[in-house]
Amino acid sequence: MTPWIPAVKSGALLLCSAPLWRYRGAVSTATGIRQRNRADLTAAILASARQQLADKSAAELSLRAIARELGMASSAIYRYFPSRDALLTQLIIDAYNSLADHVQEREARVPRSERRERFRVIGRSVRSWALAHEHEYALIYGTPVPGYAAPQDTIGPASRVTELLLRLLVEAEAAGTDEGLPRATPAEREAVAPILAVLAEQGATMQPELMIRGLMVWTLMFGAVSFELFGHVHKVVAFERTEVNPFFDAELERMADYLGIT
Amino acid sequence: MTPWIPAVKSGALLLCSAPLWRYRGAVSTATGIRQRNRADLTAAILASARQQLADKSAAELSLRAIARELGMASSAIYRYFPSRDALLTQLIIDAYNSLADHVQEREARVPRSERRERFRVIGRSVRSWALAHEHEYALIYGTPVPGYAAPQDTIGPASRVTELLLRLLVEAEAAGTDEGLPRATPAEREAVAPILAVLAEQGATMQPELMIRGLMVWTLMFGAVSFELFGHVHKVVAFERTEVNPFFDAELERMADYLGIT
DNA sequence: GCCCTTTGTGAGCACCGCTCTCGCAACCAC
DNA sequence: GTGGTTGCGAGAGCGGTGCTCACAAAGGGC
Repeated sequence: MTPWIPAVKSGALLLCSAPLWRYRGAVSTATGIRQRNRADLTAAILASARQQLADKSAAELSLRAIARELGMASSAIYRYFPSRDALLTQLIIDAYNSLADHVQEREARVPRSERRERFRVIGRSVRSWALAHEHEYALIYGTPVPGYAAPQDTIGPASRVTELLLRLLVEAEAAGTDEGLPRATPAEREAVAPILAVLAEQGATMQPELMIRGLMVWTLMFGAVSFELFGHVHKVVAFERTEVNPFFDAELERMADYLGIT
Repeated sequence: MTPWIPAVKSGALLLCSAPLWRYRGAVSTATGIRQRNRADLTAAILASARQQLADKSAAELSLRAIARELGMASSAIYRYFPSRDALLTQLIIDAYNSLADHVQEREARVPRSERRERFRVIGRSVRSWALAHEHEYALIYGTPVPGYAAPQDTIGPASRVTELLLRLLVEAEAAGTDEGLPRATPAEREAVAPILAVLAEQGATMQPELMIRGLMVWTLMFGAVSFELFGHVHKVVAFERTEVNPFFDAELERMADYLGIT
């Protein structure tokens, strides 16, 4: 199970201050052996589920198959997760955290001052994680699970990568000598008001035009990965699903240019 | 059922020359009443399925529910579609065509010379269709259905909107006085070689840099719609899922600028 | 009218998520 | 230690799913 890395939490930029809640099954006051067994089995269930996701899609993930693999009755799973959706929710949270850990760890290795390289690394890390965890990526960036709205608990982990990008963008603006950005119209400034308000709460500011561009780049980054993974660029672009994708790299360079990241 | 509009087929730009195959159930030599009944029932099944998609997701779509609504045995459906996946495939093809019809019809109403408005209309039409057919959009631009690769038959209808964009881009380049585009690197030119080759087969050319930008805009356009529909911009941008989305419009303007569409 | 093809039926298989009861084991208070 | 409480696993069972198959009825060419 991927642990939450609190590094981000201490940063100045926090899009979401939701508690770092983890699902623990029914509320339990158990102690000692029982508590340990409970934690172990919960982890084992999640591990088995994640293993199933390696070659099956989320839709095919089966509680009964997990129970079979763990040698327990299917009904026993319900002592740990009240429903299949709850298990899926935890898998979603873990996937967001796994992605964020992966990206964060790689980005942290780049010197702070090399902002353009940090941007490249973020983009490539997102893509490489997605390729290595296809179904987990689909779980979080594909079609939302049937009738269920993403619980509050997912939005914290979900915004970790976004925060990384946002922080980089704030730094780039602060360091940038490029003041040539056009001014956004009043309607456009109003459209990005919510996110700018969140930023302001953290004591940061950004010119609306740059925020609009940042959101576009954020969207494009994940859109490009999704298009590649979901097969929409088949026969359009070379090097699909390869370790290095020159087209994706080409997109990253242009995104960095568009944001004025030097 | 949405008929295929042959207008695109006669155009110079055709990304895909796949036959306009439609699923017709088991191969049938029936004539007269039987043939008519067969066509009617096939259409009724698809209509019922599409109706189910109005408030259920593709994962929840049930053959038995369709059979119930049509007052027939569930096993009878298999006389028309060999499997649930086959039905889904036809729904995917129909969805692509429905989207393309919608976009194409609206774009056609704009004078040819007003290229920037044509671009805006294409983008807004994609978004409005997606909002009105949420689950059908998820069917084609969300997570691919479990273990199945999109059949050849889907890629023709799938590329219709892309062709619209591509044609617009070719026209814009031909009319453009803006020669300020930087030159793509050799690696980048190689990355977009496949799509440029397809273009060349149709007797058209485009500078690689513009093609790269075109693919980026294409990706961003659908990425933005997906992000909005799948709930990733919650609390980030105002006017989510409203008839008019000023932020999406802002993105469209910047995309048009980026492509040099005037 | 004959015969072959096409079509609908209903039973049935193997799976699914989920509920409920029941018995056992672990824990806590005394 | 003893007894009561709580947590937990097993198993049966419910209603649902996609899909198969043998069989009967209807359609259409000859």
